[in-house]
Amino acid sequence: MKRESDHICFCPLEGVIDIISKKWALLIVNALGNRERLRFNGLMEDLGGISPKTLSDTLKELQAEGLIKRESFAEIPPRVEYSLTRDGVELRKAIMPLLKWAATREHVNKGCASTYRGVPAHRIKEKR
Amino acid sequence: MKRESDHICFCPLEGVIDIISKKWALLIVNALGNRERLRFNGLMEDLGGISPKTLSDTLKELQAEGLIKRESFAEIPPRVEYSLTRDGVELRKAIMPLLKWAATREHVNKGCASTYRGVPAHRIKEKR
DNA sequence: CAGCATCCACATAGATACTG
DNA sequence: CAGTATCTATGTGGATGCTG
Repeated sequence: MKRESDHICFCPLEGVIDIISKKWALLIVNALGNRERLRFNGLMEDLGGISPKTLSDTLKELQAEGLIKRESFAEIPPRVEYSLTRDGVELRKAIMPLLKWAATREHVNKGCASTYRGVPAHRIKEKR
Repeated sequence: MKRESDHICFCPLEGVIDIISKKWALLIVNALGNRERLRFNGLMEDLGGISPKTLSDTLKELQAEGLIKRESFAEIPPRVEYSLTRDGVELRKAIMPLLKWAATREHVNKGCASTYRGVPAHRIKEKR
């Protein structure tokens, strides 16, 4: 008994998967969503444990997708700032329900220490 | 200026990514959401081009995650039916906003022929 | 029919070292 | 500071053939 509301075209899913399947992509989008703008090393710290190569690669893809904006300042030392585009902000909103769903599942609280309470959409990183 | 509503713990993101990053996982969840229950080969057709190995692997993972249910009937020829669990249905709902977001992006209509209009949450597969 | 076994190809991501 | 260059490890998925 399906209704119109269920009739969503999943064609775009292919493209979406290309983006979200990248392990760090959503984390980056989120980090930028929290901080408004971040520099390369700022992202490195925020994400905890990402390699510069992976970060660089992912940033380029997100740029190509039009989800983040890169602003480079001709200074010494060089400064580059990343921020979400309007589309990026929309994506971040779109994944919230997914997050909430994930948060209702059992294996959630484990590992998410109270230390991190109040840290907006953080991510713990014990794995180092 | 962040408000409480933005303070979502992204810890679970790690787990979520493990699920959704699997290229076929969301497609399977969706297919089962559309059809209620499907058999192995039914899924093969619906998904268009997935290999039995990959389907088998993914189904097992989704089972392990408690997102789909597997029912085997001792008949000849053997019959096995897959369907979404409650959690699976919730996941499907949770990704809808993501889908809608994807659907608003430019490169959407391209490839999504009118032939498929009315096919609930389908996916085209030219690539064969 | 519903898979499993095997082998293979490719994409992603980490470590490390180095550069404009 | 903000990356790039390599090299490697792992995972994810496809092809093919076989089985209960």
